[in-house]
Amino acid sequence: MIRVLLAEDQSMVREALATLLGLEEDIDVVAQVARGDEVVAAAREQAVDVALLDIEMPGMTGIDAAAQLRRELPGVKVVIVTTFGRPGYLRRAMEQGADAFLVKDAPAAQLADAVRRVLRGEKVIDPMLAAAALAEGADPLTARERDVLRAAADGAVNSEIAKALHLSEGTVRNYLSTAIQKAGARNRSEAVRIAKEKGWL
Amino acid sequence: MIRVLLAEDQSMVREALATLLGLEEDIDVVAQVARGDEVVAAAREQAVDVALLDIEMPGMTGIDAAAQLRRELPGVKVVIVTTFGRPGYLRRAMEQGADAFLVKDAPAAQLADAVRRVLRGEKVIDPMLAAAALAEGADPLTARERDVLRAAADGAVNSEIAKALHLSEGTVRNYLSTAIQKAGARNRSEAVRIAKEKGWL
DNA sequence: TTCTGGGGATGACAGATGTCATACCCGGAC
DNA sequence: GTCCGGGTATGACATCTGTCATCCCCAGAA
Repeated sequence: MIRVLLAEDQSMVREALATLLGLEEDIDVVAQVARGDEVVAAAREQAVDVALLDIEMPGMTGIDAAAQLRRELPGVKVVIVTTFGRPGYLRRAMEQGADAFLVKDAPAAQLADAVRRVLRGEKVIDPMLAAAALAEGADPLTARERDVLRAAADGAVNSEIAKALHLSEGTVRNYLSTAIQKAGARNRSEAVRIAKEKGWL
Repeated sequence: MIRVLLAEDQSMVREALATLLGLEEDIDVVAQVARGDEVVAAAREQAVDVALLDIEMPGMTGIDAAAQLRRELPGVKVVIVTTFGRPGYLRRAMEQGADAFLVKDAPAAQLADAVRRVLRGEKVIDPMLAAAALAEGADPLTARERDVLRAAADGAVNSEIAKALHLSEGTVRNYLSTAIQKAGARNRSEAVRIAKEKGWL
């Protein structure tokens, strides 16, 4: 039996997916968690073979959880299952050592299929998404530009961003300006929207 | 057997929920659609008893689909199942004649339970959410303020909003200013974030 | 060693944004 | 018949934002 961990914050979705996987002859869902920061402990305790991780979760993102798993339990295969097929997410997930990347738009049958394939050592990626990620090129933002843009996304005003990041207000303006240009936007709001769409934040 | 329609755009989630419901002795999922604008036709064709509708769907929102169902097939019970427990969503859903409102955070068992209860004529609403909706009061935005804020959410600049809505630029500034104040925000970005959180957009 | 790129900062400037007062038109409530 | 709120508009004003030039420091690459 393949021992699977399922990390997803929406109970209804998590339990439904667990039921679906549980119907497979060779799969056993031995752990369910609702937070990213509970993944590693549960995976260790239950000696899981494969971890299915959502990206957007409280506590820690699925991508960070994947990185942590890679470090602490390198034998565990990682399948990212996410709502948003953003190229930036895919790129970061694969860099952190994920073995598969599925979007929830895909047919449910792909889930069990991906579990079996990663155990055989395969990488499973939607070809369309892989192409999009390659076509788009890497995230052009520097770490600080990303920090500033993320802070601006909440609607903070320049002086607040400056205080939060221990920068001068002028420096905040400079970073925002370059971020806006790199995103091809006309102001901060649009830059935030574009960056979110591409998975840069 | 209770005949159920399931409308949800993410295949994986939709099929998983359908499987879950299908395991119930008295429930039969006779129709699945991925778009809001296919709900009424499918409901009519399959003579469904209960429609489970996600809110965010391509084609038409689940709330609009609920209103359409109410008009054209008044016998069909409506259960809204959504990711976001935003008070504004709940309020609008109930105004459009929904019989139940569930968030995907809730345990999966509540889904089948809600289906049976709405058929007995009950309304099913999470008590916490109902309290939040009542405590918060109604959406304070006027129709035009909402239009302008929605346009601003995409990152459009004042002159573009003005052109898109056939207004003068000064008027756009006026509406945005009142919307910002009503939201208790300090600028348009924050106003957009708050309005989205509360389900005003 | 020199060059380059990132992090950080300042000052200046133009243009965008947010606020306020004021005004007109309309339809519905009283 | 008057009052009120929503929709629309203008002008004036203070700030905030976005851009640019220019500077310093530091680490790694060539």
